[in-house]
Amino acid sequence: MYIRQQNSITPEVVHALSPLLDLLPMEERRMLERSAEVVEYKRHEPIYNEGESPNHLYVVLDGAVKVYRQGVCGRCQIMRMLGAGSFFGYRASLAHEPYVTGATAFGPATICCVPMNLIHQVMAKCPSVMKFFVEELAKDLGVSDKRMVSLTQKHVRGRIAESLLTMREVFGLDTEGFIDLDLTRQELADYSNMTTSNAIRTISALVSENVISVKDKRIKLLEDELLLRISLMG
Amino acid sequence: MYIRQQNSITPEVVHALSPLLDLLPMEERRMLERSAEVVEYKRHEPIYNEGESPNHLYVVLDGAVKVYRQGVCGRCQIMRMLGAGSFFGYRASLAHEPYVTGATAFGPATICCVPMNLIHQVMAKCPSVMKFFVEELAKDLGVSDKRMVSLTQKHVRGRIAESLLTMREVFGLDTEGFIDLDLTRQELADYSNMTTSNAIRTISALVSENVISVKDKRIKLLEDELLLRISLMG
DNA sequence: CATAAATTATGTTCTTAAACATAAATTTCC
DNA sequence: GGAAATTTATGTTTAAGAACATAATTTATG
Repeated sequence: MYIRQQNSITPEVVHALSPLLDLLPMEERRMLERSAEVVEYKRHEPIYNEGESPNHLYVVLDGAVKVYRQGVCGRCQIMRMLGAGSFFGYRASLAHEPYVTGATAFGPATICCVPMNLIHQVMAKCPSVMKFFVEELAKDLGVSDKRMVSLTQKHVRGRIAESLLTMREVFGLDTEGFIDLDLTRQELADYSNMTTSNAIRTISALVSENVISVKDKRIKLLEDELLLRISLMG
Repeated sequence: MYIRQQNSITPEVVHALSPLLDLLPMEERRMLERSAEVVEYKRHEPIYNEGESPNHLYVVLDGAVKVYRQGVCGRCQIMRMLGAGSFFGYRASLAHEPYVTGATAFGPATICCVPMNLIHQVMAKCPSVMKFFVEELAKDLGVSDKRMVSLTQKHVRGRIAESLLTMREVFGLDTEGFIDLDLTRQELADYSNMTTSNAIRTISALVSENVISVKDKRIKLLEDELLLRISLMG
């Protein structure tokens, strides 16, 4: 973790924060811009940990982030994957409770941090900011409800298919048409609630069936509708 | 479903709505009280359905409510159980999307309904009301994150134990010390992500081990710490 | 009240996915 | 550069829980 010392507020930062900044009157806007920090995280570096007390709102500027929870016997469940532009880490603070999840950089990532006490402050002043968080939380809860049923009811194949479609949605494609994210089979397993072997096997099978293709740590989706069908069937 | 025609706003209604009403200036308070309706639902009667567009905020006045989602092949997953005083049905409206869940009365239930457009209106006027929903949503999302891992990682026994402890938390005890809720094994199964047979078998086992006892459709928890240990172990 | 439907109970079989094992290939890092 | 660790790959065994079957009991309903 390396905190950029100066010139934190580049145009990119302003752009990433714009969903919030655009809602603020000039004074608050300046305040928020001044206290925003940009931090570089290395691959697998934790951003915050389960049980800690939440002090920051985070925004992904570049790279990818996973939010996960340690379950039975330390088994990791990746709850969400976040790409550039995503806000995270604020829920626990808004609920006035410690983090129930941890967050880690997938690969090298650039993250913008804003102190939560400042967020609480501007929320109190600007109803539109509060509304922003109401909508974020309400949407996330809907996604969570759907995901709960997917993870508990779908079979391994269906869960992998759903994960792949979600990942493409979140991270988009690179220049060669692969999902723009490097992840290991283990991480795919942790996201899809299965063992690493099952993730490996299922990916291998889908490759040999020409439903997807793999190159290095990247995956390309070849048969969209088929994947969707696999995902829906369970 | 029977809408109480007059004298809707009894002291009980005011009390149930007080977490909201107490945040309002007199004018808005009167407005909300005037448009609140009290509805009686019969056992298993739907309150709202998956896919519908959300128009009301609901508050449980008396009885119990289940919020569920149809999954693969129509299999039902009960997402939440709600007792007296709980607010529900507002999330989808706040996210500007159709319901992803449905809600049904467990037994005969008295529910207070408030039009969501009115809620949006008072939210715009009273930041404290918005804050109320921010906190509700943020807490629910934390609960949801924890539950996700429980449902996916714990074994049948652990899931039943957790369900029982949660149900006691939510519904409390009747005069004889039983959890104050009548539910079928099927509903317990739908809540705990398992087949009905497995719920029946597990409950039978726990009864014969004197960890719980059963009378009619009610359950009493006899060995708290043991249940907690079973729940945590998975 | 009587019949139908739902619920509880329990036994048996079968399938999915976990657990375990081993090895090759790749990556990390001193 | 080379040892250690991680990741990918694949085969085998095992166990948890679903699926199926049957029946007794309770509850709902015309």
